[in-house]
Amino acid sequence: MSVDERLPREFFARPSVEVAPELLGRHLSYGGVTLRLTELEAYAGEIDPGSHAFRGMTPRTQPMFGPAGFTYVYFTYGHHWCVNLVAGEVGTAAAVLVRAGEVVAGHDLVRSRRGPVRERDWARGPGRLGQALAMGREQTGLDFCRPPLGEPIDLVVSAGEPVEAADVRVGPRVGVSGPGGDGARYPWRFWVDGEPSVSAYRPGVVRKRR
DNA sequence: ATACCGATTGGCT
DNA sequence: GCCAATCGGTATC
Repeated sequence: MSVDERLPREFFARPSVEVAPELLGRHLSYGGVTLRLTELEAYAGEIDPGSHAFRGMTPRTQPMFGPAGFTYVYFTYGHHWCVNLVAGEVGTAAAVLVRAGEVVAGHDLVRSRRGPVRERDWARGPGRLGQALAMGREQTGLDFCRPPLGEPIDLVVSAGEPVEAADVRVGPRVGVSGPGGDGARYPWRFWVDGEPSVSAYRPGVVRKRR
């Protein structure tokens, strides 16, 4: 497989927990910017209290139940757009949250969007990453597995350089606890050891079941 | 119709 | 380390 070959839909049509770690080191390109992915988190449906889809399908979470290979972009805390890559089979809620990356192309674009912050902070955290890529509401439902259309706005996830297993780190997801704190028990956060672009860990807040 | 909350970030102590 | 900002989604009445 050549380095820039697009990952096929079959790659994503598996449980998000399998897909997420294998995305480390891969390239995500959109609108003239390319990131080397350094941090991802897996989210699932019914069994995962930390998932938006835990309580079933809603208009917002519908993409998570759909076919793999499409984006699910959500808005949070009144400010931030976070990018997910939908995984799994149709009818199952599964997605991979893209939490951080290293900019490998499109430096000028990202610099203009992120302002005077250190380069390692350009896409360090899901909100910053969304800003670096200029992705928002309009970018939900993009098909990143279809044949390339040749448009510069096309979203591509390509092979890049998969990370050695010894360099993959695993731990609890950031800011997630879910009802009773159960969301934190899943070690579904994956990152590249020693990468400065990986976001800081913050524990989730325990919530009561409603 | 209304109230509550968040898969975060940046600024201040 | 702590906390306000800010608003769409979701649940509840």
